Amino acid sequence: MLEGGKMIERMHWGAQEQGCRKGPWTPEEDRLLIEYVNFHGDGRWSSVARSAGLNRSGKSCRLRWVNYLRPGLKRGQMTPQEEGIIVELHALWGNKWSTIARYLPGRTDNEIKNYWRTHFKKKDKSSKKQEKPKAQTLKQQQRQQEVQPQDKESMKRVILPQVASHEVMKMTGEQGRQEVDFTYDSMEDQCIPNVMSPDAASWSDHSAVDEGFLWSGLWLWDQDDPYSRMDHTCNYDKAVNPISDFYSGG
DNA sequence: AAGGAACTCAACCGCCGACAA
DNA sequence: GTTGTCGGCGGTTGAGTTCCT
Repeated sequence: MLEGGKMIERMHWGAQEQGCRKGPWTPEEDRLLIEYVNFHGDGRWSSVARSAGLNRSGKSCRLRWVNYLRPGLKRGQMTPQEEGIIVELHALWGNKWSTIARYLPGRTDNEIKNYWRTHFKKKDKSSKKQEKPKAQTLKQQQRQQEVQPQDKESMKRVILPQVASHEVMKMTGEQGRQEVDFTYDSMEDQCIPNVMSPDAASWSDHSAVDEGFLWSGLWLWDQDDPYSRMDHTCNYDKAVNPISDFYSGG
């Protein structure tokens, strides 16, 4: 299978990649890709590569779009809240970066992966080694501690809506964001987003707790970000239930 | 100021699963 | 059932940048 698999791999991606450009994307390539995707939509990456006049592999196009060009991507520092979510979900799932990324609108799996490697692996390493840290490392750690939430309550508020029922999956957020709940339609295996006012006491209305569906989760959903909204609609078509996945060994 | 170490992040690679022919 | 194609995922790399001595 290894040979066969690799052969197939080489044939389909490799055939495209023959003579394909590699390395950093130029603004011109970005422009071509954006124009093409805006007009035709994403998917069918091999044909995107061909039709858009890009001398790139389909894979490369997909990656560039997903990780960099896609609208709605957040740039810049991870917030303490996001960091908390990453920690929480990584504890649950391990290196399931794409799954974790679904809970962080505007962040890509690649970004989260990189973030984890640089911030948490490093911490892990230094805590294991206990060697006399260099001044640089110390400073870095201090910086990291600065972003750690001082207020555990606020952290809790953000990270752990501890319990959701099988009917409702909570999305909760802070100023400028919108509280949203998802009604889980077990017949359709879908989550349907409902918008509610932040003070809605109706959260507690959904108290029918089914242990099999208990899970902690958080979405920060930027109101101003139509794409992230769309993204959620897509992602939660097949909603992931961390706890049930966890218990089912998935 | 210079050199080297450490860090960041975009991009690539290899593998796997889904799906269609 | 087999084969080929494609999309997606996680791991890794390496160039550029920042920081420290």
